[in-house]
Amino acid sequence: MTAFSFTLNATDGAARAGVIATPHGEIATPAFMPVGTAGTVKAVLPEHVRATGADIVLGNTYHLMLRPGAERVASLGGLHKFMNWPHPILTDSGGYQVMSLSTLRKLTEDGVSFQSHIDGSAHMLTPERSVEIQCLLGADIQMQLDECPAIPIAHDKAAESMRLSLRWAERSKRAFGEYAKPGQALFGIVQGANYEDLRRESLEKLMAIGFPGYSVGGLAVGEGREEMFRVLDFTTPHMDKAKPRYLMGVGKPADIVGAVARGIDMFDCVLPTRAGRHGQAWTSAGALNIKNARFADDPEPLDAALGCPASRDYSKAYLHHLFKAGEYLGPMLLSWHNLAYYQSLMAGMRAAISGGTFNDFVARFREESGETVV
RNA sequence: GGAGGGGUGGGAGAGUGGCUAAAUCCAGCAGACUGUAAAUCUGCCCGCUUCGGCGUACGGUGGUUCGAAUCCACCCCCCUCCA
Repeated sequence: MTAFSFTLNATDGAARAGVIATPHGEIATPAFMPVGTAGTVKAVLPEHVRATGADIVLGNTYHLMLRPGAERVASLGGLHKFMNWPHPILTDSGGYQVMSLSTLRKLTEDGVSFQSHIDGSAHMLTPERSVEIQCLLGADIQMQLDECPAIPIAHDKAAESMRLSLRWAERSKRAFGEYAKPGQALFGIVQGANYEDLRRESLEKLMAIGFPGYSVGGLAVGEGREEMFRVLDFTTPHMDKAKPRYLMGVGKPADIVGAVARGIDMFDCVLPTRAGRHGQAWTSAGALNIKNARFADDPEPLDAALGCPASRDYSKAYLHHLFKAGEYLGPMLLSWHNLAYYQSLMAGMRAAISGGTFNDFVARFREESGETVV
């Protein structure tokens, strides 16, 4: 069984390139991890996800515990086998659902009680139960249960929330020691909203507890790109250089490029798949909405240079038609394409960091995409 | 020829005196989506507009009324049944 490890191979400014080893394989960083909440990267076959260059996908504790149930997945051989993804899997703890399902949950020191959004049944998620579920699923990388408050939030509320997440971090680590199999890893999550003192306190105490990787949570929750980068600017320089740094839930291509420039190694985001299902595609020439009337007669593919079948073998006119006709294939192809674009972006950054040309990469990205990278 | 029913905004289809530039759905045109309650949601959708309004509008014409898509008369067109 391969032990969890992180090897830093190259740096260029604050940007880093490396490799994470897990029991189910290696992850080249900076990495983008497609989100497969309910045991599927929505509308994309696992082999296609893999072919885009993804080394790892996400699963979700809250969603999988409700349906089909963690014990059931375990008895069927674990999540890797269940979803036909033999490569690394990272699971979120359910912490995000503390925010996104805030109308359906109650927060206490012990944990979070949810009313299921599916059938209304009552469920309790404690730091211990969340880790137990993630171990039952067999996740290679697991997340502590945390509270992910939206920004803006008052300083005292943010401090209180962050300290609750810290106490949960300790309990999560203790439970992980009880349930985990060799090679699995549990990450701590830095909170503190957009307050420098709180982010520093959160980080120092997490590092004192000691984790094999650290996440930056509670960003991309309403604060805007500039503010998010400002928080990273006073957070990442103090993070353990020997450990992977994971910016949770981010983001748009320009967010990711800017965060890599600030020393982040791992990302996940629903955008390439969700927006893909809704008609938005990212290409090297920027973002577009395939539903727009201007594509009705466009014979060009989305981005032939990517080499992904979805990006190369179908005209924008055809994709436009599929969306206007409400055909399933439209969302499938656009999700697939977006994942390919994201992975191409990550591969480009890894190569640039290794070659010492990351600044040139950023300049080219800015010019081609028309995006602002602060 | 006789009897009955009906003509509303791109389509379907509510509305039967003022609360109606006219419900709702579809189509159309845009936008949003960031550790997924999302194949979802939002806005626009007669013309002009300084976004407060102004103009025109419910088959046609005329009328009743303070006021008509709504009531009356005639005309045009469509559907069903009977001869």
